[in-house]
Amino acid sequence: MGIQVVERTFAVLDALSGTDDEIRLGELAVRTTLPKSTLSRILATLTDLDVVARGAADGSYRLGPRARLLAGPGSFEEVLVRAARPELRRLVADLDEDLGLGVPDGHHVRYVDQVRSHRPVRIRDYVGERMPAHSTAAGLILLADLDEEEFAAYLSHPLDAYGPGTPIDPQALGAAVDEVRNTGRAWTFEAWADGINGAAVGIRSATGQLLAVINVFGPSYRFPGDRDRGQLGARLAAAADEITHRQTI
Amino acid sequence: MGIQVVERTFAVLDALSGTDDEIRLGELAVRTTLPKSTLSRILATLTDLDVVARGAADGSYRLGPRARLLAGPGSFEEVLVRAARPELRRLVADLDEDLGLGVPDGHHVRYVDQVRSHRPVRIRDYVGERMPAHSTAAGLILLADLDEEEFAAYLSHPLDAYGPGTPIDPQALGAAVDEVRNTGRAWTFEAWADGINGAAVGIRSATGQLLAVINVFGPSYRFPGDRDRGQLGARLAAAADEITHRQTI
DNA sequence: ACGATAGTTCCGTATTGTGGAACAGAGTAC
DNA sequence: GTACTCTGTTCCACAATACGGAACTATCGT
Repeated sequence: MGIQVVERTFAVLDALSGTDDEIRLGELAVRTTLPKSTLSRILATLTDLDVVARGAADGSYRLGPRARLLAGPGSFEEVLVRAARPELRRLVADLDEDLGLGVPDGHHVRYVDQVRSHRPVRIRDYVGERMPAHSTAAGLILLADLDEEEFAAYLSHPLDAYGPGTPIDPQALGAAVDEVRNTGRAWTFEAWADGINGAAVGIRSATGQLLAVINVFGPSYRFPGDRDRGQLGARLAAAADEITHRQTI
Repeated sequence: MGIQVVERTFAVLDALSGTDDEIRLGELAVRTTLPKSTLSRILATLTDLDVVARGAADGSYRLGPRARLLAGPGSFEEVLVRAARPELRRLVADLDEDLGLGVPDGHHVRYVDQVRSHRPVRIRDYVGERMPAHSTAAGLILLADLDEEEFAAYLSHPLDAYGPGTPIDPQALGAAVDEVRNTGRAWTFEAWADGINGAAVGIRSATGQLLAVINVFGPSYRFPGDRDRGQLGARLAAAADEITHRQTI
């Protein structure tokens, strides 16, 4: 496809990102499936370039200062929020319900923006908070994006209940995730809290990578209410596509 | 030296960073001194990986979402750096020594900004790096903020030496931390490296939570030199208070 | 229609990156 | 003290990947 060693380099950087922990070379070899000699050579080059830094322990690595410099003006989330906001506002105007913008954060979903409807009965502000993936609609989208091994790792942790509708049975969660994989949409009914339902779709890059999630929430007595779920899902997907389009052109 | 095409790849990414503008291939060829066919191939791979994105005009490129994902979520830090920078610059102008802005990062302190004095003899760039708390002045501020249990947990790890003055004896470290608790200031003498001394104070939110640390460092032969430590500490504390005030948390 | 310029693709070549083997160092068990 | 295991690093013969100039395509100005 492209330049092999450049693809490998970013696979290594991916393995190092998403955590501030130091990762040992052997663990990186497992995560990237590269021979240790190959990995050692790539890491040596990246260390010389300050993209990667040696950790405190021998043979351990982490992202270096130059990786951060690549982020440029504004964090990823600020750029995402700026790109998504206009479309999220239109969506709120259409649906007249609150919605949040979530990003993956380990086994959690973290909300980086929230757009409010004009309704007097609202969902409180969740920006900055992280919820376990199985407890929100946005989180189900993230879980559906995991491969089998990653999903099994998620299931190895206890599935705590957060609301009466939280899927705490691994098989129930697996079924819910399968449905998300099939339909591209996630629905929750009092999974996070009493009286709150949710719907979500993923926002992807032009090459299909999951970047963020649109999550609509509302009180159970009116959301989704008698709305046509197919139409609602299609509207969310259209908004997500529009955000994808805006980001990569 | 390292892997040629990896070095070239980061030269390309450097040429694209620092701006939201789209840059044409010909201009990138000039900036990187690479042949256009080589450049085109590297850019094609980076575009496939979402590290780079095609611009609106043919043949123009800009950093893509994945470059930003490498930087990780850092919006708190960027807000902090923006808020602190003017006051840190004034402080550097007053003291004529380099200083860093550190944040807690597990049992480490991570430097998120560095402001340079005009001195020809300087301390190297530590932005993005994490040091064990007991090895820097900023870290002693963090340790002083821990409760007894947390501090005992820190002591359960080996206290490695990083410089001739690193407190590696648990009792010596405990005494140093007690002094920080009493005075609100931390002083180190060659704790991190040969020939480097440090002084630090914490930046707190309006409710008293420790957010970050101002850490001045300088070569031992001139810092703190014959400065009055009481006055120096008071100046650092005043700067920290000013930053707290500006944040209006 | 023609020329200039920019960006893309092609393809023969050789230089570069590969990865298994060998090595060095550290930690552990006896 | 010795032997063994494990981890990370270095070496080096070799294969194949990346190279870059040439050729090509598209666009624009005259």
